[in-house]
Amino acid sequence: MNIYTLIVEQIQKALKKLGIKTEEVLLEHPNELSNGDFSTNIAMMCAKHEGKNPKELAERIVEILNKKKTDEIEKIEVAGPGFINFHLSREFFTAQTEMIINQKEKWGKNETLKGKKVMVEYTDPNPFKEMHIGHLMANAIGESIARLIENSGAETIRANYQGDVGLHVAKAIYGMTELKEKNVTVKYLGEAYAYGAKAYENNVKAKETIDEINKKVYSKGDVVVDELYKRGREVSLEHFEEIYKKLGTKFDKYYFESEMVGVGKKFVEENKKVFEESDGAIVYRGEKHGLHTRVFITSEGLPTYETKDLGLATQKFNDYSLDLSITITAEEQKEYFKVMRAAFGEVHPKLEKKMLHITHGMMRLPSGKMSSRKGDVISAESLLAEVEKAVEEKMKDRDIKDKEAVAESISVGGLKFSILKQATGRDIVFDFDKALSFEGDSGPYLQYAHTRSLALLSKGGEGDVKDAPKVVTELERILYRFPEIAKRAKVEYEPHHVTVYLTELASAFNSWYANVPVIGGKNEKYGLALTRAFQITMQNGLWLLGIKTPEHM
RNA sequence: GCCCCCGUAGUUCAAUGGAUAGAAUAAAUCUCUCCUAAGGAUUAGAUGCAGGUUCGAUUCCUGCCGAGGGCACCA
Repeated sequence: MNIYTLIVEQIQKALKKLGIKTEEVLLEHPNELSNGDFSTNIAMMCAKHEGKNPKELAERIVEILNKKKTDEIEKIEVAGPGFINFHLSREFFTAQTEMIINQKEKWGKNETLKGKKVMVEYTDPNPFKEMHIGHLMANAIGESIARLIENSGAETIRANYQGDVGLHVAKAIYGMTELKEKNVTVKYLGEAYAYGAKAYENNVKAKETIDEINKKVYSKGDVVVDELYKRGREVSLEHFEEIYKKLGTKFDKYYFESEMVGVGKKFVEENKKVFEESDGAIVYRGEKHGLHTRVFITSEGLPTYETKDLGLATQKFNDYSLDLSITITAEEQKEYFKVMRAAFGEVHPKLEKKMLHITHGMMRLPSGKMSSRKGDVISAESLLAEVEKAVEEKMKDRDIKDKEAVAESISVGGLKFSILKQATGRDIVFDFDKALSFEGDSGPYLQYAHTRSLALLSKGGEGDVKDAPKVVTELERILYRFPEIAKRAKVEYEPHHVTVYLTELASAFNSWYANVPVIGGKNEKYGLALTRAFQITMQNGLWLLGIKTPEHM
């Protein structure tokens, strides 16, 4: 039995003895460690109905609890307006340290999703266009959520839905026909897209041509367009693979918009009663669900994103018997998704309940929103390169193995940390200087603490828990909370709980490290065991964030 | 106009209805003959406004102010 349920049970028994009807007993960790390791407000909750003074009631509960106090609990006391605080004992923490060391990579895992099949779709870049930092954000969040789910025992399928048809493709192909470059590179595709996008806005004739190309991409009847399309798509996708590799994501399933056209159209055609015709287009009236109307098939007969997404939803559930299908996109798609989902739900009400849309905020610059029109959209590649350059600069005087690989781990980790340190839904103000400084709360801060622990272990060897000192350290009082943090982050789909926790943990380790000598210290053996427990927790925690742990830095 | 999201130190972010609202950064001051100073220690600094619910509100409700996103053939 874990410590949480043990304490709750004891409290419930005490309440019963006092003849108080037990409501749900909840424990929390006091913000202030001096207030103990667990705390309950049950006396304050019950005092109301019982017509008693909360503090006196708390004292009576504590009196009973003290009679049957177990080894895990050091002391129980009443504090503040009527909190009951539990301080855990040396025995408890020593046992935890030992358990962490024994569990190794299993430490922090749970089985709350055992036997479930969950798909997480994220990143979703568009071939023919550059991946920008918005995609980086979706990737970091999606990868971490996928890992949190995997950590809970579910079979996790990482999916990526890439927009290989649509107006942006037509614009790029138009650019290619005008620029006529033989050697198709990513850079060239970017230029071609920019050329086409500009022409689409400024030149009526070009706009007509591009709209024509758009239709040809769908119908696949034009040899020239098909050839350019095939080549451009291939180059784009290869380039994306390089970025995924760098970021540490391995997708299990790729979906493409072009493949969803047929499935989506079929959905609309077979469920005509769900939709209606309006001004030559086929629309769905979201108003019946408090939403808004959206076009699914244009008056030109082309399926919109909405229809393709219906196809995607259908396809996902056909391909896998999913218990949960998560889609991660930017916030701007939130309202749209509700409408698409409502339409899907009219046909598949049960499947619709298994869909979950998680939105992340926008990446902003301190100067304001990024826009492609102003040309201040930062590409994923250039950002990664820039951060890596800064890391290498910082490392230039250091003599370590695999410098390049380490620099990559640090830069990617730093970037991911800055995305995952705050709640998912919120915008991120991306400040280059701050992102590159890597001081204080940052990816390298965590990685650095981890490499220090590894260095200690390689020097001092493995320790032993038998040697534990009387005094419990702050580090120990934070360490054992890791599994509940991982669980909470999974339940809330919020990786930032892990980030915040690890920062606190690293801070406790660094502080301990700076103030007590481990090797040659009074309790060297236990110190080394504790160092190992920290190392395991930090490694497993960083894994949940998709951040690598270099051995040296 | 309607619908969603948000408003916390100078700045960037935390806080399952709880205790003295935490960090980081910028500022000031210490700290490497001692296990990696990308570190550690100390000091100063915040809940947009007005009500309500509650023993207790940054958190829930209402109104106002401010910022962002969405609202028909783009994705």
